[in-house]
This record gives sequence, structure tokens and C-alpha cells, in this order.
Amino acid sequence: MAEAKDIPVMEKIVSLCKRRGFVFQSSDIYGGINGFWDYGPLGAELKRNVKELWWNTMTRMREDVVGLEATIIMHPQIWKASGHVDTFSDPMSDCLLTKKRFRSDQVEPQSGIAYHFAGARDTASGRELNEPFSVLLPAGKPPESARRTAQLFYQQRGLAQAELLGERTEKVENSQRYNPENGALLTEPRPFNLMFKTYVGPVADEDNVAYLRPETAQAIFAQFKNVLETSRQKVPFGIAQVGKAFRNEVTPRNFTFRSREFEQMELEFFIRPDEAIEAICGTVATPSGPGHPGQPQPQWGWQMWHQYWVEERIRFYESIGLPRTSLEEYWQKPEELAHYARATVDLLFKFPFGTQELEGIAARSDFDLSQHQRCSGKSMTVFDEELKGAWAKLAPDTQRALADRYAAARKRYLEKTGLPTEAADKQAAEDASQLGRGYYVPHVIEPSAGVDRLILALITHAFREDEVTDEKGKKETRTIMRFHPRVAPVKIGVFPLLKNKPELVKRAEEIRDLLRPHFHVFYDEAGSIGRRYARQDEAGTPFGVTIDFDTLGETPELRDTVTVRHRDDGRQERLAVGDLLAWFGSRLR
RNA sequence: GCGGGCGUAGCUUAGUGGUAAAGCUCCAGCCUUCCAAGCUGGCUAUGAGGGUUCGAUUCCCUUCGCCCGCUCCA
Repeated sequence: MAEAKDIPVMEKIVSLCKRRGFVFQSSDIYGGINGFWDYGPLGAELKRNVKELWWNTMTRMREDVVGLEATIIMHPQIWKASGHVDTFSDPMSDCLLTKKRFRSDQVEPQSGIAYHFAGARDTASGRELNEPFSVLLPAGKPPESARRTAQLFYQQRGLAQAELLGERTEKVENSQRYNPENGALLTEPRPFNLMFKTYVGPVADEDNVAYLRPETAQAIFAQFKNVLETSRQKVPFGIAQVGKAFRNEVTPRNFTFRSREFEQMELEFFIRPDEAIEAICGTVATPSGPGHPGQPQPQWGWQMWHQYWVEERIRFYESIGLPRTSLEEYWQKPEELAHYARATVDLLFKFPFGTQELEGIAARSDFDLSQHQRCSGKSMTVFDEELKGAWAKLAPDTQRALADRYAAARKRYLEKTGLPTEAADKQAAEDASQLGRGYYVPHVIEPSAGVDRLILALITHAFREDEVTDEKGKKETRTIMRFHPRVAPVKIGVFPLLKNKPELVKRAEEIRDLLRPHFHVFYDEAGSIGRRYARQDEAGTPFGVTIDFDTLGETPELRDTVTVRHRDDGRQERLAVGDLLAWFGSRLR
């Protein structure tokens, strides 16, 4: 939980984000819109850098991952298959008396006598209220009890001396409309849909309903076969995607942390089922302890792959300036796991408002592809030539043992979909015999990260305030955003020492133009040099280049050298202009 | 969605039923030989809508947004 002293820190960060152009409230001039945020000039650069680094790390720097960019609106059946339509829309009801909220379909059914009231009159003021209210009493309870509850209800609405009007009774069986705790009427069930709904085509009717995707992952599953067939990849391999997702969050909170429109960076990494690995390699490697397991190996089972991706992701965060110590690894307990997940690790970051999830790395078995196979009727199996060959050479006992294990796992999935035991048995046996011929539905490891959360983590982690006392003894606070150079929105500030010396300005512009094609530079000639340094510190610019009279040759041996200033400690060093590109290149990439 | 708090310039704050104030920031000019120097000038605000009133930033209502708690959290 957030501690009181931390709240002002968050406020300072929000304020800085606006002042410096990292994050603005969406639709600000119209009063804003809850749960939506825009990135300003610095924020946009920061976010671009982060997404690009993720993309390069996950796809271009690897042999075994390819990319995808899918649409935000997809066939509504996808969300049926994924389970989002069902799990994202719970009907909710509130107790009219206590405001307590219930899942409408999970209210314990009540039977008894319902006392309906049409309204009430305040005997003191004569004011009348025509708001109906009802109380359900178990059979045999005295009616007075219902009237007292109703009076409480009308008192809450400002009638001090409520005289009940229009009382009538009704026998009720197994109703979910009343609060089991006090008998008070609940509000009408209201659907609580976390998915944004829209309509495709000009006619806004139920046949044309579609949803803005609540996660990017499903597109990867839906396009699995197309990618497999065109990318010349084979299992194990991954498909990565970066893109917007939308959730109609109940309570957007904590600045950009929980937004209604947000961006995800997701990888679905497809692997062989353990039974296939055992058939091919004779064994399945499992983790021998914590830490990075090293280069992927053919005998790795899902647990190895899972741990591998957890460690890979932590390495990524380290590479952009979030040290391991700023993160927390949380292994979800069995009872917390989603029904399809075998294991999930949350990578948490210590935000000022609490330790919160940045990324989840889930081992999702073959659930997702199986769901789409079932719902679309299209096969999601891959053919694994190596498996087919290896299987044929196995002893019959081994074949049977592996097939049985595989069948048991398939059966567990099939029964969860509601298939009767007999049918599930039959289908599972069929799936197991397919395995022996080299066919299976791949399992998947899913590292899924929130871009905007990561941006917020980088901003809060970079934020530092220093108390500085100047020569006059005046105290002031200086803010430094200590971004890792790789993610910093602006890489280099370029400054002529003085603005009113044209020869300095001219040389500074030349150096700016020298660096500009390679790095994001910001040229500034306004105000004192110290002020310009301070401005760049607040933007998180890691390096400053200052052009002075020595650059022009005032001291002959320093001709064509510049001051390079380091953001975090103010350290300065003298570098030759000709060395700048290489020097920065080695520090910014 | 419920309850509480808050909403004055880009930021931080002042103030009043009767001309809306300041510091910082920002912009322009002058000046300035390395860490928010100085001088001059300038832009910019009562979240939105309605009501009461001769007159509302101030009082009332509604609404939007932010913060805290509850609820929710695939």
C-alpha cells in the first residue's frame, strides 16, 4: 500500500510530466476523459524508444521470433473463444440500503414474503417521495421488521419521519433480487462489460457487434497458422506484437498505470508439449535451480522455457535501466492461477503508490490454440517431422506411457470445455494417436508487458530531486530524470556557450547538424549555460555538448574540441569534435 | 458505481458577493567565457453548464476531472 509520504512524490511526478511534456491528460481542453492519457513530445520519444528496444530485443536480435501487427477490431468469435466475452461481463447489483455490491448471478436465492412499498411521506415536513422499495422476509418473520428496513431506506433519502405508503405483499420463491444479509432490494442487474463494444458497418444492431481488443495476444493465436506457414519457422518459435488494447476499467487509477486505452508488448512463444520432447530427446529438462538457464536446448520442457523467458525479460529491464533490485518476482500460487495457466510469474515494480505488476509471464499450456481450434473448426496442430521419426523408434511401452500422459492432459482440457466424459475420452485418445503421427497443438509461454506501465516505471525510477545551495546560500530543488541513455527521449543537448557571439552559434549549429542524423539532439541557446544544463537534466538528456571559444581555437591545442557534460554528476570532459559520433555511439546504443 | 476531499496562469500558491495577486516557468530583447546570475518587456487562469443576484471566482444545483477509501481487477 502507498505510504502517506509517497503520495507527494507521485504528485510531483505527475506535475513534472505535464510541465515538461511527458504526459498530458487526454482531451484536456474539454475537461479530460477518465482513464485516457496522451504522451507529449518527450513522452512520445521515450515510448518509441522503449517499444523499439523491445521489438529489436524480441524479434530482430533472435532467430526464433517473428512479428505481427494485427487489427484492433477482430471477429467477435475470437473473444468468445478466448473466454473474454464470458469473463469480462458480469451482471452486477448493488444493495439499495447498504450499497454493497453483488455479482447478480451469485446472490444466494431467497424465498419468503416480499413487502413492496410505493413510497413514503415525511410526517414532519409533509414531503412525499414516490420511490418504490421492497424488502424480502423469510416466511414467519413479523412484518414490522420489513417496515423498519424500509424506513431506514427512506430516511437515507431525507425523510426523517418516514411514513410508508402503498404497502403490499407478495410470495417470492428463489429470488436473487434481494440482499441475503438484510432482505433489502437490489438494483436491477447491470451488465458490467470490461470490453469496449462497437458496431461494424452502418447499422448499429446486435448482429454487427464487435469489440476493441482487450489484449493483443489473441490475434497471435488467430493468425498462428498463417504465420507458421509463411515465416519458415517451426516449433519452438515465437510471434511478437506491440499494440493498443482497450479495457473499460472500473476504476482507472494511479496516473497512467491503469488506463482504459493502453499498449501492450506481447510474445507468444510456442513450444512442444513435454510428451513430444520426451519422445524426441528421451528426457525432459527441468530447472535445476533459479537463474537464467542459458541458451535454449531441444530437451527443454515448458518449465525450462518459462524460467528462460522470466530471466530474459528481467535482463531486458536491466538493459533499459530498471535494476533487478527495483523489480520483484512473484510466482502466483496455484489457487491464484487462471484455470488454463500452469504457472505465472508477475514481474512487479515498486511504484510510489505500491508494488504493482509490469509484466506477467504465463505458461498457458495448449489452451489458447485448442480453444480456437474448437471454436473455429480449423486445425491448430503442427506437424513435427522429428517427432514422427522419433516416435516410430520408441519401445511400445514408452509409446503407450507417453500417449497416456498426453491423453490425460487433453482430457482435462476437453472436460473443462464442458464435453461429457465419454466424448472427452474418445477425443483425447484420438489426439494422443495424432501425437504418435507427429501432430500436436503447440503449448505456449506468454510474456506480456504493459508499455505504459513500463514508461511510468521508468519515469518514477528516473525521478530524482537534489537540494542545491548556491553561493548566496539560497536553497533550491533541482530535478534530474536519470533515464538510461538508451531510453532517454533526447540524447544530446547542444549549446553555444554564449548566444550573442555569432561564431559560437555558427559552430554549435554545425555540430548539431553533425550529430542530428544519428541521435535525437536538442539545440538550445537561450539563457545562461547553467540554466540550459538544468533544463536538459529535467528532460533526462544524458549528455550535453558545449561549444566555447576553445572550440574556435582560443587555446590552439584545444581547437575543435568541445565540453561533454554528464547529466547525473555534472562531470565534464573535453572531446574532439571528430570523435563525438563514435563516442556517443558507444554510449547510446 | 458508492463515500470523502479537491479544482484560480504551464507549475506552485494567494484572495474576494463589486477592477483577480504573486513566485517560478515560458517567450522576446539586452547582457552573460561552463551549472536555474542580472535588467527590461510580454503571453497566460477562476474546469464546464445552469440557477440566485444589479453584479458570482466566491452562494446553490448539475456535470466533468484529479486524489483517497470501498467495489472491481480477465
